[in-house]
Amino acid sequence: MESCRPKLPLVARPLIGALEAERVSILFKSLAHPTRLRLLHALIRVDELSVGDLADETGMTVQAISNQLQRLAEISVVGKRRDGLQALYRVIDPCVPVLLERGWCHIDEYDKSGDVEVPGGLSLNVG
Amino acid sequence: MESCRPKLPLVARPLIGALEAERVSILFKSLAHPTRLRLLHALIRVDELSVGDLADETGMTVQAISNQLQRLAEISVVGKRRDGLQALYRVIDPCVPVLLERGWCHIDEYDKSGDVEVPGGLSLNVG
DNA sequence: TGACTATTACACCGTATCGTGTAATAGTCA
DNA sequence: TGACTATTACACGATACGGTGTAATAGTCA
Repeated sequence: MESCRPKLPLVARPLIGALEAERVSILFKSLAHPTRLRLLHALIRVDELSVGDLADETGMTVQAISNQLQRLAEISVVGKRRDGLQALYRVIDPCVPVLLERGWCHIDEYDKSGDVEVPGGLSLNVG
Repeated sequence: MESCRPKLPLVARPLIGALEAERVSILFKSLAHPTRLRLLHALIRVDELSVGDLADETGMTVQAISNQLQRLAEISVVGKRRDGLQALYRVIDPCVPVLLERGWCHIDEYDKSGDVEVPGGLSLNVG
């Protein structure tokens, strides 16, 4: 799983077309949800985990986890193999760890900004 | 606008918490839409553009552009300044160009996969 | 000031998404 | 085979998002 490398710098590329943007956005959508981010980080940390393991780690139901893993598998972000009773998942897209690392460092940088609005309207003080 | 740098590798970090994941997902949400990706790439290419310019470049209405820019400004991905009649926007988050570059190279790698399903159910042949 | 342009605010409707609950399937072990 | 566990399939209700249309605001120029 070698890391992905950009071909041309962004400024040297013509404006991204609607179809390319569509495809890139599909990848970012997979990272645009807290549950999926936690699943992906768990899989990056431990390399391979079952649905049940992931449900335990995140404190969510196995159905919810299975749903999200299915989404991630559809776009080849994660891969699946069976081992007896369990279905074991792992991250197979080499871009994803890089993107998660970069996205995470974004909030490391901006932690000083204080708090963040979450959908419920609750103000979460981070730090 | 110096690039953001990760502190610890992902595997060395404890599992990302719900609140951190919430904050990271907010950033990825901003990248998880074709229109916003095109706006951001246009701004990265030319550094600073007005709402009207962006509407022309993308072929969308100024209201739609304004809405998206507002979203991006709320989370400090883009910044705004006025110059006479026009409102000029630019990318101020240093992580965003890096993320876009990495996300884009993902589809460069997987272009051979052929076509992509878009919400309308239309099959788009890319390449 | 008044006509005009560029941008924004806001409500609306169609659509997608998330987590849950129930039911079904795949596999193990006795 | 039959009891049991782990996972998946599917429909449902609540919620969030995107683009549009209309109205309002900020700024320019005569």
